[in-house]
Amino acid sequence: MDTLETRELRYFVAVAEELHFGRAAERLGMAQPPLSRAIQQLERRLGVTLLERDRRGVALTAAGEVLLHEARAALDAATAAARRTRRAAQHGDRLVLATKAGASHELLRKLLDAYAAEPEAAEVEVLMCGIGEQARLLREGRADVALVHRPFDDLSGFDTQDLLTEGQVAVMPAGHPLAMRDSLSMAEAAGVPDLPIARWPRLDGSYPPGPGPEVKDQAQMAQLVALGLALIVIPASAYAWLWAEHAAVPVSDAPAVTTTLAWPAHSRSLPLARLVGVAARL
Amino acid sequence: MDTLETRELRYFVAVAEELHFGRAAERLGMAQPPLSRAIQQLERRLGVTLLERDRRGVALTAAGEVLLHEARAALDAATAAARRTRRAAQHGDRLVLATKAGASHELLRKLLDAYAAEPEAAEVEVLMCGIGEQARLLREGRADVALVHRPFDDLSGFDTQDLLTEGQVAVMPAGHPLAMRDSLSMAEAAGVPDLPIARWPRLDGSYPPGPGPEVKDQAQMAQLVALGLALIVIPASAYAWLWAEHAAVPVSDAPAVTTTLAWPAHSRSLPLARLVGVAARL
DNA sequence: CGCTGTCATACCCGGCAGGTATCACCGGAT
DNA sequence: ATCCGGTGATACCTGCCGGGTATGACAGCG
Repeated sequence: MDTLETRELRYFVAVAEELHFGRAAERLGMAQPPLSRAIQQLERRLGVTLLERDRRGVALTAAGEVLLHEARAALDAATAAARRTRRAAQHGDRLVLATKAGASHELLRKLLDAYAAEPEAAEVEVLMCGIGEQARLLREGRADVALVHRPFDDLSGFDTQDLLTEGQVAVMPAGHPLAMRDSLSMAEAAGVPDLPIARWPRLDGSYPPGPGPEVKDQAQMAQLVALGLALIVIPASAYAWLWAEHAAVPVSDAPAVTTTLAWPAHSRSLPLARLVGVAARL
Repeated sequence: MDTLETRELRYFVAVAEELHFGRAAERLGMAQPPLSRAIQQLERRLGVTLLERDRRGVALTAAGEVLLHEARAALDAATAAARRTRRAAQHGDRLVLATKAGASHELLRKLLDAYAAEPEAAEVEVLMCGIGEQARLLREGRADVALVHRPFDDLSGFDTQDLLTEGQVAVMPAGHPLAMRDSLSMAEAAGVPDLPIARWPRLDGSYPPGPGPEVKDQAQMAQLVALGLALIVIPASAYAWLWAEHAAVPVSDAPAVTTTLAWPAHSRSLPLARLVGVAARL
């Protein structure tokens, strides 16, 4: 039938996230009454009740929950369309590659060198971003391709090309008794009484429960470990940034980590295809 | 910056597909001048030339090409949002499963039975569709999940769960000399002088080149083979519809075919998760 | 029993989407 | 050469609808 306007979707997402017409209107830079009316119109057009107005606040219905997810995806697609079009016009074939700070230096170096050696290689701009942000950058059209790590990052909706699979190591102060061992189990790593495992933020930004300190980048981690305050379990290649005060011991039963190239599924860019081809031959 | 309106995207896609403002306007049910103006505004907002107006018709620029793809994806997402929301409101937890006519009867039967045996199983509506249409149904929000076949169908952008991998067989008239063989190679199957291989439409609806007749469904195929006019190579499980006049011989080096469950990557429906869980344990 | 905070209603206004008429331009037939 | 048909662009007008302000209805609460 009729396709929803992005304006309607934007309005609905704001209300669904705030669960409050006044605040949502403020966030949208408009007055509350037109927003109320717009949502009513949306509900009439869909023939669906999206919000339960229960004096004192608003709640999403099941259908509203569905629309919230779908609307976010549709809005991402629309903004990505604009961004990718602008980028295509301004920088022609340039590729933007998103990567986590501090991960897989050597692999990325190899990939970029191999790609640069290709005939007709496009410029590649490397975009450093925070942990777990690559997916958002891809979805919003800010990047063309990203270096991600399974099983940590969310790859749904992307095409992928695996590059390298590796085990994980436990990093601890060099002098620690366990540092002599050839390998550890997760249970052993988690059971060290004076060295709790440091905790990374999850995809949504919250931290898993546990006794260890909360960290948000590798510098913090390195510091904590060197000080003898925590132990960490990370992919073996992240080894590169270790200091003299650190020791690394393989953890035999930790899940393997795969470094993967990911890009939007429907992408048709020729330079991207070339980069993926190079990656596949690494 | 500012996010594109679906109206603008709709207009642009119409013009980009027709490469003709007049026809595009007609298709959109409006007059030509406002459409011209809308496209100009879109170009100004993006700061990008999308169309090369070369008296006598219109051509897409490289950036226009990019926007055409992105806009289609965004429009699909928007219409899918509307449809899925309506479905969620009307039929609650019902699942719509899209499948090719005539493929994988038994496997589907097993899957549906196993799912129905689950506690709190939702209703499942099976939607038969033409060859290669499943992806479109999923993208447009008409179906929640689809039974597809790798490597034939386009799975980009979907999450998947493989169900079954099988070889392919050559189907020919029962009396043919080759029908006695235990297995064939592709070269042998293709080289039978009096039995050219029938040709299927590709994803875009065109046919690959070759001497064999063009077919578009299994009934036509069965008929052609029984009449001794063609030979076909199909997944072993499609065997089910063979007539007495047919013989099937495994083709040793044909690519293996995997029957796979596919669904939109960002889907969060509980009944779907259950169905996938059941499928994984099959 | 007002007071406060919520969302909905009533009413008005201005901008912009869309329509009609027309222009500018080019290619080709005569 | 010249007119004609068909292209997209321009000019101008109009009505609708998106948005603003003022206010109402209603519930919880001190």
